[in-house]
Amino acid sequence: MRELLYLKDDQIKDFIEQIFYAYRETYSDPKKILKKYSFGTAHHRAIHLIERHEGLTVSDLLNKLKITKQSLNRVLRDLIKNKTILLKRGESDSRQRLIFLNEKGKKLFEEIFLEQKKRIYNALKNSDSDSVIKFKNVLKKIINE
Amino acid sequence: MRELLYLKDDQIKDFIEQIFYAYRETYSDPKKILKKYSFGTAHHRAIHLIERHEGLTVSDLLNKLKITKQSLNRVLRDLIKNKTILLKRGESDSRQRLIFLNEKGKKLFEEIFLEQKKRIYNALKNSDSDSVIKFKNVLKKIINE
DNA sequence: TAGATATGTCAATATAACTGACCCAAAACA
DNA sequence: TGTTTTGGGTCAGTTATATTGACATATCTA
Repeated sequence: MRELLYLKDDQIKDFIEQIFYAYRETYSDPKKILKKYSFGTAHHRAIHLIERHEGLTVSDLLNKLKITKQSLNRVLRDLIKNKTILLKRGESDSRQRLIFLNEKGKKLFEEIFLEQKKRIYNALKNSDSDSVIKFKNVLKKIINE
Repeated sequence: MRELLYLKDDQIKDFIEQIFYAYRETYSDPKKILKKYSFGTAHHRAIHLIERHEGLTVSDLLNKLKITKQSLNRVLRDLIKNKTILLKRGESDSRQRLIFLNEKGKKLFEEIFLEQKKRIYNALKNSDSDSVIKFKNVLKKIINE
């Protein structure tokens, strides 16, 4: 069987390059806003995941970020000091800390998201729904290898 | 007009999360290989772009990476010292330095790419060609905002 | 020839990650 | 019940990658 065109190395190399650009641009957009709060992209990623998965545990967050707990701890300390997030003891397991955005954190998230949203929104707006579905499916396959 | 489902905020937030995972995983895969050569992801990105755009100038590379020339210089110095790349003076403009992979660099690139390719290859293999085309188009729109 | 451009470099600093060694409290297990 | 494991926190030191700002040099262009 002939090698399929879309499995050619050049196509794959292009995707590797494009995924880099897509990530970089998507996470660059809100940097000015973050700087106002003396936060960086590390804080942004944590805030984003907490908003998407309210009440997740520290170890849930570690598994999503795939960084060490020492690294995460710096970020969480900053976010707690700034009153962006709060931790609650787990009910069934009181060793756990469940992480939530508080009011200030929700507002900050909205401010960041408004800025970051534009790029994705415009890209999807100019695509049909079938493209968006297929984009999502391929992206998912890349993540789950 | 009703807001289209695929333009809903939750969908956009999901994409922002997934783009992060896709980037991180794609660039994590070859880290063990890079470490053998005492290189990191910064070197990897440079090598990748040089392979894709042989003979590009330092300023071309800066524009693609969007880092400062001081940052890039550390990386290029390492790559030159290691004999992974070589610089040639520009013919029409001898101020320019055109960047090429030499034999060692090409072999290193292949070793890195072989590792990194798997993830993308498997994702595309399990997708039909229409999905791949549409994935590419949406990705391009995200990059070009 | 004067100014702009392409590149290189020194020095200091910031950000985000790492390794390794511990600690405590609570849960799970034997 | 006592022991081990788990979830979380912390100290200290280091590494990787980026930044800002100031200059230096050679070459191109008007």
